Amino acid sequence: MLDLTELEQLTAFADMGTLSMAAEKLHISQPTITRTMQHLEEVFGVSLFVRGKNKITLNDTGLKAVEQARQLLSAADNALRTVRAFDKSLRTITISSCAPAPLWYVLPVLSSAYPDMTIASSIKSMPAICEDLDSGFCQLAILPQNVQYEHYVNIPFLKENLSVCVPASHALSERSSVTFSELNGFNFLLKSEIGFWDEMCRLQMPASKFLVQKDQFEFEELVRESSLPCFTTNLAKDEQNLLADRIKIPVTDSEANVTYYLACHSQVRAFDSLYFYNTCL
Amino acid sequence: MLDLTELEQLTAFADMGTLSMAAEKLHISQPTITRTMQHLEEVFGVSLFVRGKNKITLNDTGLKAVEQARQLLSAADNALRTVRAFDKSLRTITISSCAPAPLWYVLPVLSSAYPDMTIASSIKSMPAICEDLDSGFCQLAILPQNVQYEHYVNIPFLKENLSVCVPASHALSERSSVTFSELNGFNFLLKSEIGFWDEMCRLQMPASKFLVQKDQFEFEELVRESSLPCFTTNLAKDEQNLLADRIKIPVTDSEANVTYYLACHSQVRAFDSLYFYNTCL
DNA sequence: TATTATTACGTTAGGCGTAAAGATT
DNA sequence: AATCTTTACGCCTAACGTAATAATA
Repeated sequence: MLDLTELEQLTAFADMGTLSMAAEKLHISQPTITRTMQHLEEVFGVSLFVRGKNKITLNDTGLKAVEQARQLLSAADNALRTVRAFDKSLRTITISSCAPAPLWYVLPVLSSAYPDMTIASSIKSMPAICEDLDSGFCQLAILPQNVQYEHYVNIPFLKENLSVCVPASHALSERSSVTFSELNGFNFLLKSEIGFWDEMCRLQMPASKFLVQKDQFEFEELVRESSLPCFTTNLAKDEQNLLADRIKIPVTDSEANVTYYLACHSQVRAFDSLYFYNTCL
Repeated sequence: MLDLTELEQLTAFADMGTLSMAAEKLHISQPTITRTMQHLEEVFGVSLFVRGKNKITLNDTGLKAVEQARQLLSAADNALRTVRAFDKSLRTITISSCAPAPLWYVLPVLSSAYPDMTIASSIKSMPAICEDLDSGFCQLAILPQNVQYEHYVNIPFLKENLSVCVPASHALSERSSVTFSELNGFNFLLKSEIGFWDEMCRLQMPASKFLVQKDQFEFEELVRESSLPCFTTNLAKDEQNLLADRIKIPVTDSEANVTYYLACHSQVRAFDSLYFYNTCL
């Protein structure tokens, strides 16, 4: 039977060129390598080297053996990582969401319901989320529409309604509601990492420019110190009362009033979805 | 680092269901298996079993590990066989021929030129021979026509001329030559394992039937005791003087007078081809 | 009672490193 | 002289089997 540590010594020799350097690389003695190479020839049952008086080289068969050894070592490494990843996946609930707001509700519920599980969440584009569901990378997905997938449970969850926030001095400040087409052309302050909202804004208001702020503090400072309109939703928590001085005007387009859906593998975590449905609402 | 013998014990356990039976299967003691399973969990860094007081079972991760172990073990086995096969291929000259006659000339020359090499020859269909050349399965091919392959040396070798052998009483016995179309409709005795000749006869004489004899003795007996026509060529050696009583009439079709070509990888064994060219002719 | 897993324990084989030898540049 | 491979030698670990333990069906 092949021994992977022996194969590792073989590839080290192939990499280094001499037994001594291979030994040094692997922090073992030269005689050990010599013995291992002899033993490998026994195991393979073929000659792998051409031996000079104080020089040893791989022959053609040896090169073939090195090639096989490399493949086998990488396969072994893969096997190890595969099993570890699988084990971790059993102790991890992974959630892919199209937007941050639903996570604010889902994550606390999940982590208290599964205190010994790792909860991993990330915000992704919708195609990526669908792929995560398909591949099984995530067990739970949050989508802004009812994507009818076979074999997936898909139930409505939260509703999020977009409003634009303008200073009192703004042209639209007297309006009780607006549409995207009326907003199109204005420039807006936008936070980064808002999921599908970013893409939707660019789609619905192609004539507008969006000043995306990655840093929360800088974003808030700009909201305070500029008259540029920004957005909020019914789910946003404005603890700083940042938007106290601004007028909030609901956007009436259907695209601005989304219903989030929880999607998950049928059966497996369907009860979770129902649980959220009851707990969060 | 994973140890393949440990993985083998793991799969044995998965196959057998209990550690004791796995130990029995592998001819080792139960404590060894117990220790190995514990060690495997250390190496993988994950739990692989659910343990009762006197019962142990694979958990989900364990099943995954078994799956990986099986793949790895078979990969290791493949690696071993690949290297051995490669080594053997270095000590073997493999020849694929479309007909037996050229081999009678090539094989003795080859084995005396390479006394320490194994000479392996087989008679195959032409597509199979071309595939053997492409895949490198054979180093030397003998084809009945000049197949122009890139990167292959291809030189003319022997000529073989077909004659039909009929008893003196036969309708054609006075002819000095015949064509396939004249022979078409007669039934013939044929030896098996004559390579492309078999297929060619059926192609050129579709109205004929061929009584193919696998056994040499039975074939000879039928030639002697029947008046059915058979075939011979200029290369055939009739040591028994089997055909002494028969009239040999050359077949004039170009398909019945073939030139064999030696094909091989350019450079590698081109000199062999030239050697045959000079030695055999 | 028979079977199974695990722990304890003693033995031994084999693997490793040090040292030395032989050989090449 | 320096480098490299291989052999010789001695130590010591670590792997194995036997025996014992505990628990189950």
